[in-house]
Amino acid sequence: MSDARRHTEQGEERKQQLLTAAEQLFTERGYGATRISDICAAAGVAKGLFYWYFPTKESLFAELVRTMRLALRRAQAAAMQPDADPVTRIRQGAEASVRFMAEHQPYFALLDVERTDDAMADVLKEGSDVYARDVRRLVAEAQAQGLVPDADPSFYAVGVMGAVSSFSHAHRMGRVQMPIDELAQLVGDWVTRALTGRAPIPATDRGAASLG
Amino acid sequence: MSDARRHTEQGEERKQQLLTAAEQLFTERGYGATRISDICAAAGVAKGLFYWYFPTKESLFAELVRTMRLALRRAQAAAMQPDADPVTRIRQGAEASVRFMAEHQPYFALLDVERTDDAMADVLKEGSDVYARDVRRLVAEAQAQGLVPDADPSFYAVGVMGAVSSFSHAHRMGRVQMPIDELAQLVGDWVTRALTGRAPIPATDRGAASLG
Amino acid sequence: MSDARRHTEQGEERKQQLLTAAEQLFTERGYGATRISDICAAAGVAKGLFYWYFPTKESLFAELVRTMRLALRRAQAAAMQPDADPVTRIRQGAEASVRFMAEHQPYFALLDVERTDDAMADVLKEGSDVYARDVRRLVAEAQAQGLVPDADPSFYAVGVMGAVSSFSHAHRMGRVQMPIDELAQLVGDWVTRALTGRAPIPATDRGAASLG
Amino acid sequence: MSDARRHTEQGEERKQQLLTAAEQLFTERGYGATRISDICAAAGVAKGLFYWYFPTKESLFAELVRTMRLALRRAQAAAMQPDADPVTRIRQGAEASVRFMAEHQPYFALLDVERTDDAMADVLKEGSDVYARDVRRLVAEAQAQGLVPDADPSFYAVGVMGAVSSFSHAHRMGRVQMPIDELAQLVGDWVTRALTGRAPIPATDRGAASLG
DNA sequence: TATGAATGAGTATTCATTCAT
DNA sequence: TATGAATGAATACTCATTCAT
Repeated sequence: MSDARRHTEQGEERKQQLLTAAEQLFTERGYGATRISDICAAAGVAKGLFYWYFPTKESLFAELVRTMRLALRRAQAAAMQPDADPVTRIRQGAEASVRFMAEHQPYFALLDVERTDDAMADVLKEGSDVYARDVRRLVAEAQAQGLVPDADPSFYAVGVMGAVSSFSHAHRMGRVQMPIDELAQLVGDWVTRALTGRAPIPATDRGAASLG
Repeated sequence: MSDARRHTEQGEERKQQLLTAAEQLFTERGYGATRISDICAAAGVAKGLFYWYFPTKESLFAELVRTMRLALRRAQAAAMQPDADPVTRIRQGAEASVRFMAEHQPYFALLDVERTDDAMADVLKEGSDVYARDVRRLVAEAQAQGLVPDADPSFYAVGVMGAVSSFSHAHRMGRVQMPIDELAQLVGDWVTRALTGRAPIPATDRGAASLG
Repeated sequence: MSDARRHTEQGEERKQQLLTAAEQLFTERGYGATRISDICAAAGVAKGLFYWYFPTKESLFAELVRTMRLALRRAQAAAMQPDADPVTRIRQGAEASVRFMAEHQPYFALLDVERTDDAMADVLKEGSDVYARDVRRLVAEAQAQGLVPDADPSFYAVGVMGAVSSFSHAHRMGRVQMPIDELAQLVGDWVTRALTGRAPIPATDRGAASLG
Repeated sequence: MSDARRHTEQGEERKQQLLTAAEQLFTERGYGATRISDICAAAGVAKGLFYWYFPTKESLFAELVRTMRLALRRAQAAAMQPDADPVTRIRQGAEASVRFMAEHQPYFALLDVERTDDAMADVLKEGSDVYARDVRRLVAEAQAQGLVPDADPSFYAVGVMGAVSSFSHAHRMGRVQMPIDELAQLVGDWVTRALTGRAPIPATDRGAASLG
């Protein structure tokens, strides 16, 4: 970011305060219904200061989204064991995603934003592509090994990601209520079955096996 | 609806013109970005007339949503054979939903609306409940027959509905590209496998069996 | 103007009210210092109505300027006798301009606006060109008759127009104080001498001559 | 100026940097459209520093204007030969002004500023008065000698100064294009003719005569 | 029914200026 | 001197909704 302002330590702190306040308010009231003045009031600073740290309201939103996405990618990457079979890796990624989304509910609630704005839509789209590509690649690998039916790998990638976000969203909304560990495992099972048509190996065994 | 205004024949036509124009514009630009004056301009009437037919902008939106939902329910109901086993019925409902959503893409694109607005959220939620209840009931039935793993039926209902909408959305966005019949069948397979952990019976056999 | 709104008679009246109020306020406080809300308040209408009649603040200004310019052109054209010699015609145009500007001081005070804005600058420039061309042509004609020294006609055109606006501006500002008739004649004399290097024929004689 | 801050050598340098940057930007974008932060950025200093050197934005502008005006006065004074006749002296002053303005175009472009602001108007007016007084005095002298028609000397002073600035402005804008020497002489001729109604003595002869 | 006019609350953004360090 | 941070007043423009005719 060549045009990013350099901030002092104190400045970075203020910026964080604004981001935190914004996240909170966006979550509670939604993006559109949150005024910049609200954010500043919540952060305890004057309205003008907002523009010292962010050029526009949208840019703050984008920063929030990018931060979160990066963390999600890290969580997914950390969960996927390099030497596991592709279906297992997909499962691991899916479970990690569900866990991450649950832990960061407020962040993800953010994304239920009207996609009208082109700039906004771009921000929201840009990041999912990396994960989508990974999943597609793993699906193809699994198909080569006869683990997943032959069909457009994109289809299965959409299925996996759609499942993760549907379940997470439902959990967030209270439509399914259960401990997060249970949810993650159920989603993992769901995805595995949907991909392979076979009941997955029970989690305990899996754990033992993959560590052995 | 007792409070619904009675309109002359010409009036109903005007109303339809407004609905059609709105559907088009909402789809193209989103709900928030479509002004009432745009709708009226597109329909070729003066702005004031809008309020003769709809009390608010939201109410027009609600009417659009309800109309569509009713039709979807009908399509689902028509597709689910009363005497089929519960998993098959779920599958039939899912396939019908995918088909319906594909045929009425614009309607469904509408639903990608900021969910923040409470009134809006209500409109959007109210309708999915009927189908959700049905699916939940069918899941429970299937679980009783040992076809689906034991877990909160709500979880599976969410899974089914999430799959339908994820795939439909991806199809709408061009992220999966295939003939609608193929898509519907793949989704049916996906849902069946996810629920039962078993590869579904090939479509041709199914067709023969269920008709026989 | 294809995109011009059609207004009812009452609408046109309102528009005029806004224009009048704006002219008044622009004159008193300047363009930049006049808020749209001031204009509306002065016209006794709600702020939003402004935008029913004008797309922007600038556009109202442009309309004001164009109106005035058209009138000035008419005054100039009416004053220049077709069969008079070129220098006389220039003089007649200059005198008419001075008179017109004096009568419409408020209008012309408007033009002392910061030229920063490109759009604004265009509006201000576009109109003077017609008159400039006319004057240039008359100068060339006069040069052909040996009445004006040989040099770039543009130079003399600038001189004439500059004189008119300098004297008018000074008069407006109170730096020269005299009856408008006297001012107009003095300017006419000034311009004539500057062009020809000859003392002009006294006004009374001129009148008689040109009519005879 | 008793209230002028004393600056170190480095301080004076900084101040000059700011003045130079401001002059440049004012010329390019106009006074209103130039932000203090722009000036500081162009000068490569932090925004806060501006106020170490200037109490307000306006004061910087005033300083710029005064500097220029002083130099102009000097140029005019140097050009006007004490023993020449009044019309010649006016002519000499006018020619010197044209030359000076051409050499310092950016400075003078500055003056096309919205005159609305009272404080600004004062700054702009205050200085022209000295020259105006001088010209007025010379005109009166010339009238006493029968060289210039009898009329309010202020009128002729306005005429002279208006001519200088109109031609300079037109030259700046590219509306008259010629070498500066030629322009200066033409303006001198124009003014002389306008004042006296007589073709001026050719320049070469004049030069010889006045020096003799 | 239908129109054009009218309303007015609501909000992102700018920028000169001040301040703490 | 010099910096980055902080302030807050000021304002054009939008748009759902209402109204007179």
